[in-house]
Amino acid sequence: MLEKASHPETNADAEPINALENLIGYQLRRASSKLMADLARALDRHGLTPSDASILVLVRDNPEITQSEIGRLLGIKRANMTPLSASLENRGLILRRRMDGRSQGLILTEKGTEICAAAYQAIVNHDRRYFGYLEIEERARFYSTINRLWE
Amino acid sequence: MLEKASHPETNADAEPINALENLIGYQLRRASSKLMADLARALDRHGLTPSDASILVLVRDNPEITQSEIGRLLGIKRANMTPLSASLENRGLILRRRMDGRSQGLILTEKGTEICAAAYQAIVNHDRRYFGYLEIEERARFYSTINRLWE
DNA sequence: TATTGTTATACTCTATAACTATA
DNA sequence: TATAGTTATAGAGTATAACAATA
Repeated sequence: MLEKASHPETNADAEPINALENLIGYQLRRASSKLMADLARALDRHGLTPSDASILVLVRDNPEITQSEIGRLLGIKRANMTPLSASLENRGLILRRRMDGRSQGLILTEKGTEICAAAYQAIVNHDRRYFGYLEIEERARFYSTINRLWE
Repeated sequence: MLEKASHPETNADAEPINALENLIGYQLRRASSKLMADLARALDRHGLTPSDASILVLVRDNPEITQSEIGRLLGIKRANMTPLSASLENRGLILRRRMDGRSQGLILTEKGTEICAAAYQAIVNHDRRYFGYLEIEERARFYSTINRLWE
């Protein structure tokens, strides 16, 4: 009988069986949460959460974009966008510019532009660190398999 | 000028630019959250969360496994396992069996065995629905690319 | 009527610290 | 000393409902 020293007094297997490990969806989820934790750590060095950074990049590329539009693109509810943009504004990273009576367009401040550049670089580095080793062809295949999940 | 009708009065692009979409990590995260939401919906029909179902499957295949061990396998902290197993016990799906003074092994009740079977089937169906169309070779390649993220 | 932004609120997940009892 | 289980607690993230102002 092969048994690990950890629980020799029980009849538990040396290595527990995890039937879910054979499922792609399960592996995908675990991979995603590992990646997210690592990205969060990298962005934390710039004082940002992944949400913060995603918002900054969207504002950078789409000046005067509204909160609602950002929420729609990132899957964040309007109600939850309010404290996020307030926090970015309080830290001097974005400005709110009145567009019409009900909308306000967001733009990056100078400081926001700097931090966004650093954060974007961190995100790209992170992606390269995990997927940069892939051959172009394999990378394209992987990307397309993921994208087909929306069809 | 091609512009969508949504914001014709601003200089916003018809389709906002999202630089993150080019990154594999970003796509992976979005895919994972879509999959999780869908799986949660499927399991909710059996009165289970994804965590509930994962625990049941682990208990099914590893009778008398401890809470701590389950937590280690699923990435759930010991402190957060307590209410999860209590809830499963209160619903009559698992039993706690004293192993030694400090450990208690978990086993499925008859009801737990039934619900676990249904839940496992739902999980497998879910995986098949999203990834079943993949050729065996493509499936293996995708699986291996995900798994290499831990090296 | 529909949309933007806001407030209040609640629920889930996750994280840490501290405690007990046992090994 | 290390481990199993527990409690309390705090912080994200996410969800809904309701409201005012505006389109």
